[in-house]
Amino acid sequence: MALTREQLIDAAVGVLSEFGLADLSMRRLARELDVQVGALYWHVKSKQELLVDVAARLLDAVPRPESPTPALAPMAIAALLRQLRTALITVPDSAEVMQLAQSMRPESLDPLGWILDFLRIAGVPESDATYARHVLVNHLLGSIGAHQEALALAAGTEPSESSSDWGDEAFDYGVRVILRGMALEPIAG
Amino acid sequence: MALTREQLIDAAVGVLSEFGLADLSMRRLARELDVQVGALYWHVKSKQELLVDVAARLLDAVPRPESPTPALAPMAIAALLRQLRTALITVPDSAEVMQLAQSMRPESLDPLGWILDFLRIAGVPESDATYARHVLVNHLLGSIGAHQEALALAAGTEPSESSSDWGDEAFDYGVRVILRGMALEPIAG
DNA sequence: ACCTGAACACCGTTCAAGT
DNA sequence: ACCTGAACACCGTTCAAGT
Repeated sequence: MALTREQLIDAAVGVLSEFGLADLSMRRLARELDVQVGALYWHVKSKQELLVDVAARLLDAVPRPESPTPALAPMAIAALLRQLRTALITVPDSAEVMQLAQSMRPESLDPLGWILDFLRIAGVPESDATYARHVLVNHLLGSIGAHQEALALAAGTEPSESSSDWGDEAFDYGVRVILRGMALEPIAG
Repeated sequence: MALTREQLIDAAVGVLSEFGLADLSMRRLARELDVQVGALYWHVKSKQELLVDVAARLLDAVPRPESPTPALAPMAIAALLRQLRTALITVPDSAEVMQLAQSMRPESLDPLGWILDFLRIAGVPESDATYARHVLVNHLLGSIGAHQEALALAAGTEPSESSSDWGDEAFDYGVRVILRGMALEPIAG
């Protein structure tokens, strides 16, 4: 039975999740799927295009939240960011993949657009909203990247378990700071 | 006359600045320096190690500022971030290289440590200071990365000149938001 | 429509051997 | 001390030709 694009994306997500971006090569995917390398290029135009689809797939785990009221919007933003972090934090190099996708085809990453929607609902002036979204997304991807690179280095050393909560705390601190700086105070801590 | 490590770093900075990370290969550097590839590995342990030195070299353009008074510290932080941005924004893929260096050998990036110093001077509680530094550095590198990827894509399209000021404005907005969120108000806008 | 086989033009790293 | 020559084990992409 013929290979499908979906199977190719699945395989790519699998290799990324288990082994990271360095091991995610077209040749390896071909081996995994029992086809020749060239076959993959009938289903995707390039490796980059495949990675954009991988990024979108990673965010499928995040369901669209109900539209919040203005008063609840700051909390909804914080909650959405937490969910995005949870979806990405366990996948090695996910921050890098997301960055690529965001620059190549941002419209394929719906959940990042919801942040913009919620900022508007919260009352952030239209002129600031896109900037504000960038600050939040930079923080999201930056923290994930730093956390994962720390893990990667720690893998060489002894596995000092404490590395997981450090990232959580740092991430939440940043979200609180940024929202406060926009004069958006989440109601619940 | 023998090749030196400094010459190797210089050549790497040159290729990065002119052609970007994708063209920065050990083999290309060897060609540029008129030696065989293997020769490079007498001067550096790996390409990664070389990139860490490249990152440090990029920050050499940023001089250590005078230690500010507490009242002036927020402004000093904002000024330092602007200088860092200026040093990196013209070098393609500099954000990626900095991220690597930061995870592999953060102590080689002195200017990023100064941010922490100034945050303490400004009165940020010791428990928050490292988190705060991360938020600012994530914003710095995130904005640079986004700006450069936008440029790289625009290179394929028509060169719509307006892309340069967009990044500036977005960056400054983010810095203001973050400092405000930490209750640090810069005195001058 | 979907895939194979084979090629093209590359990579980073290692290492015996040379000077 | 510093470098060459050559190899090892890879890459992404293209494309005529097959079914």
